[in-house]
Amino acid sequence: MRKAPQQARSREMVERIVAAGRQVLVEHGYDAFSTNRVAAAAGVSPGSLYQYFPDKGAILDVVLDRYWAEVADQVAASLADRIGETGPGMVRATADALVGALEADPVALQVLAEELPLGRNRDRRADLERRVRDMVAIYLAARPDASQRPDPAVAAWVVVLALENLALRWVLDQPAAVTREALLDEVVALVGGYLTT
Amino acid sequence: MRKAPQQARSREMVERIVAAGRQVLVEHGYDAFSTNRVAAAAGVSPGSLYQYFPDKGAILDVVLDRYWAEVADQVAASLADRIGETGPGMVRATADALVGALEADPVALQVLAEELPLGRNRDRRADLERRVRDMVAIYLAARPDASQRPDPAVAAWVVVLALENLALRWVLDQPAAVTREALLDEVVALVGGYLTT
DNA sequence: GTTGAATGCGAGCGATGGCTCGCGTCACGA
DNA sequence: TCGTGACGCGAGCCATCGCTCGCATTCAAC
Repeated sequence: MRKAPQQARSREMVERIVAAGRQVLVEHGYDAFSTNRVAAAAGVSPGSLYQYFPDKGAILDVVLDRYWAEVADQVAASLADRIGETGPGMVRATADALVGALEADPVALQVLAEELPLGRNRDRRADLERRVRDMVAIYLAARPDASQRPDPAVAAWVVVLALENLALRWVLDQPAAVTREALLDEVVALVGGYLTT
Repeated sequence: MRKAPQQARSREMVERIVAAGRQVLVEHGYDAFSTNRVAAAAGVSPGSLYQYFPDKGAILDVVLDRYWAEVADQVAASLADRIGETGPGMVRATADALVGALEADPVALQVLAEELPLGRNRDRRADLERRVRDMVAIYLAARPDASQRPDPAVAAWVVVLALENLALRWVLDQPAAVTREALLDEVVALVGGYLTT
């Protein structure tokens, strides 16, 4: 951010710009995401926009940060709520939370995940993964099962990636052959089968 | 393609353009992928380029088609080679083939998969998935295990997506905690555990 | 050799869009 | 009330880039 907004009206403007950025993205796609368009949608002049954002990418960054933070928060909250719970229940709840978070605004997901270069989401998805993985690793390391096969760190990596991508692709592709409940069942079976092998 | 090249020299030119397209992409990234740059890299004038390609996207399409077809062919070949084989061996071989194909040109993968909008790869990855999924579904439907739990169609979807994304992310991220062998082991455990639950 | 089609060239058009700059307006402390 | 700095404006600069068009060159059939 080029300059910190000090007065209330400028803080509001920054908010309006970020909101407009997301709106343009969702309603008109990434191609329409030009600084002039975002400024217009925010009811602000291009010049004003550049008083607080160094460049176009900075606006996109804020939009993406907020989106993925929202998703990660929902999943982390669901996970934190069930610290003591049994394995399958936790897996199902986590998958449910993730799918729910992604379903909240499918159009936003479609634009952010499919029209944007994947690299733009990389760090933010990595954060989401790390947050979940850390909690999973703790759970795995603490399980009574002394065999510790597979290695907790590796297992957490596998489980989180599989879960994330299954949820993501299910929401994006809505495959007719797989209902929401079936997805959750299969994720539980997949993770459960893996960890008890 | 706007016009079919008839003489040998024009066919060579089309080849040079496609090769230059991939080269520019790999060496300078998607941002540098302009028609003028590709034409220059191919030693061809922009005007010539447009005699055979309707627009910039068409060049990219050919590059992507070839890349993913190559990957899909390698995986499909590996799968076809082991029609009769036992489950775990087939899973391991398939994962190995996919990882190998993706590892062949990691920089290309990085650019094509991370700098390009995901949507550009969508159909081609869907093809790869479908080809593998169909073979997996056949195998699953034929297994003696009468329970048929999980549903073969759903199971194939789950297995193929999990496998694909694990392989993709492993090649792209090269996580220090997971060696290549560990990846293959875990994939086998994941799929095996899932199908015998 | 001649001729017509296929090929190839490259300067540059037209549009887009990120970003700036000079000027007017508003908020707020004194 | 007044002055100063924060704020906001928007016309437009400027670089980029996709793409075209008129012309030169090469090929192949006769």
